Amino acid sequence: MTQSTLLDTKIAFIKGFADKTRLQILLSIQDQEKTVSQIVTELAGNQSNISQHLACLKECGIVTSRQEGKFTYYQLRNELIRDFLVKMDEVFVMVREEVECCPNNGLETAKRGGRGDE
Amino acid sequence: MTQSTLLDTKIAFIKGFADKTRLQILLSIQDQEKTVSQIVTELAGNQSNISQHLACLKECGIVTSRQEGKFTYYQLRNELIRDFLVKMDEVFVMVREEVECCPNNGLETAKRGGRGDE
DNA sequence: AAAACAAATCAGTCACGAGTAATATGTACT
DNA sequence: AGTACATATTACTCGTGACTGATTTGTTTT
Repeated sequence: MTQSTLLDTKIAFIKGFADKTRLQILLSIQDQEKTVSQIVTELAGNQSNISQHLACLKECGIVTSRQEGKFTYYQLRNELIRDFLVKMDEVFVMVREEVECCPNNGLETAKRGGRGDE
Repeated sequence: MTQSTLLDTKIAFIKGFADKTRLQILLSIQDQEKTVSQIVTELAGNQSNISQHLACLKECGIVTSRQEGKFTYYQLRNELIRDFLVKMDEVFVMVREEVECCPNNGLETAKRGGRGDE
């Protein structure tokens, strides 16, 4: 199936969001475009490292860049990405609440000893 | 500072979706709960492997499970997760379209002069 | 009880991806 | 031209996570 390749691409896309440094970058540029050095300073990170992550985010289609003078500005690709980040946050928070609230529901069934229902 | 731990948890959550096997599992149980062996058969996968991925998905709070006799049924935790999967797909498809449509916008700025492949 | 099946866990291998330092490319300014 | 700065790229190390086979736990049935 050509589906397989499409799935791979989709995974690559999702993986773009699934790294701490990359997510920090995305949060950093969520509201306004920034230069690489701005991001590096803000995250107190390694220039090479940030640059590579930005390249990754660009490949994934999550961000775009434009050059102005000797600076390169990175920004979220579009509103969809911004919405998605928000949605991701919402889902995470609510799931987290639910998990914390009822730890026996689902989470603990796997562990030995503590049994839940039935 | 506690933010840091929260961010880690969030990353763990997102990583739940960022693996081919796990995403296939999620697609498989998107509409109805299934047993481990059903999923193993459907994905033509390894029982141990699938089982570990299911444990991972459960830890992330993405799925829940219930036991019935000697079977364990897995399902998406709630509608939020289902919505999120749909949203994820939408965003992916539209971003992909945009990238394919205007390859010069963003993606290729990094490359020198010529086109990449694909 | 033992056998049969479902699922989880353990122990090990292996590849990939994140991080770092050094270097290269590119752009502006004098 | 040459210098200074911004960013990209290379080469490398290292930990993590995905996969596999074997074993264990748990459930049902005879």
